[in-house]
Amino acid sequence: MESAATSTGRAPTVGRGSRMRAAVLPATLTELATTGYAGLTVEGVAQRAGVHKTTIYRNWKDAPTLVADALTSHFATDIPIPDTGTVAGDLRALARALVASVSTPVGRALIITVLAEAARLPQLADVKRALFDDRFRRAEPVVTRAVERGELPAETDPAELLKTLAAPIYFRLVCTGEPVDEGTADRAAQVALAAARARVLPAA
Amino acid sequence: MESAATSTGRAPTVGRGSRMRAAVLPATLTELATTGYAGLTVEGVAQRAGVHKTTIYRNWKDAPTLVADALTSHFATDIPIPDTGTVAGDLRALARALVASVSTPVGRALIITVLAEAARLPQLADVKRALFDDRFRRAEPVVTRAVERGELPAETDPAELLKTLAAPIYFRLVCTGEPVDEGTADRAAQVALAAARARVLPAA
DNA sequence: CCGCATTGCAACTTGGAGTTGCGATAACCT
DNA sequence: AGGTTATCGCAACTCCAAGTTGCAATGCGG
Repeated sequence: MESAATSTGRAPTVGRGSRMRAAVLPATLTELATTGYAGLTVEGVAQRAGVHKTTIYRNWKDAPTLVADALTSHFATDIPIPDTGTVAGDLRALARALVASVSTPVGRALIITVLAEAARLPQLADVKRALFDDRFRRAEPVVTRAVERGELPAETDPAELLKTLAAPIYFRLVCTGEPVDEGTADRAAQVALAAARARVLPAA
Repeated sequence: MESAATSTGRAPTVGRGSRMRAAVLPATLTELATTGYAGLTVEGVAQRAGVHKTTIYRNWKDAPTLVADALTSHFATDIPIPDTGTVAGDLRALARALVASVSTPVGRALIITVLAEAARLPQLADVKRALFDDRFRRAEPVVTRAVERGELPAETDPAELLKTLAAPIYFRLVCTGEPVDEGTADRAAQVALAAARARVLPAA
């Protein structure tokens, strides 16, 4: 029993199941981006994927698990970590990459789905946590390098600086709903840099 | 024909309907704060309010409209606008008041509900927009006074500064899920102030 | 090319949303 | 106070999507 891996199990890379996944997960993302999570239907995903509803329920515990799996596969390719030689350049590149990832209609819809539904779907809360944890962990060298170069105060808290960088972008995305563009990114970078230099982002 | 006001109509302040509203709206907020929007049931709200399900459907178009109405009534008492004499003091007071409003379990649950469900419920999107528009509009004098006193550069954009102030708080609330306390508020105030003084928050 | 796991399919249960008709009742007006 | 009218309680109903189950068909791996 329990022959197939549901949700958390690693995906098979060969055989019939892999083709099934290769059809269902993109179909799920497309449905998410078009109808939104509210309008998403397992039936609809199945039809778009050219697969039967039952097959989906046999491979994923339920709809939230399916959506979490699809989103995880989408966020697998994360934003690149820059190394331009200066903090200003690195922070600007980071912010611009973040903005770019939420500037396409699909990318924007998917991140908003994660943030919105994480409040009630534990599976998406896990996706969200993994997403931010991973990004902050990977981006940390940008700050430590800057400190080593003497561009930033030694007591600067990397995580705090990165949060200050990301916060305005997500704030516009989630709270005010304003358009997010490169100007937003560049301003966020300048604000974060000014804050760090003013020594208001010290490690605890 | 259309005798009663549904949803957007102003609430009657006397008669049977007012007692009904006075029972249903708080019951809705309680249900929201305990079971969350996902687990919220019109049936459940009706029972908690000691009212019949049909009555709710006769007074509100549907569940989202009911929730929007309840949330609007909750956010009616907004955060106070300080006037301490200095920008530093005003910004700190603003940030602390904002933090306080999301520090109670109920307040936190309700604002998260608004932000999360606004992505798919137009009624809550309206609540969200009204909430932020109103707050930024009311808080603007804090910045204009600071500019008049010469504490901030004349080209400082009030809205931009206030967004910079609020962003880190909402970012923690929505994205990282970290606890939000007075330290968060004070740091947000310092960051916003440093940014304004570094002249990176100019009006367009 | 054969056995077994996986898929397709249809029919089913469950549960909440929202609706309707009717009898009961409380509010308002004279 | 008394009659009119709007509102509420109640029960029964439709609708729709979630998730389940038994069985037949089919494609994959050895």
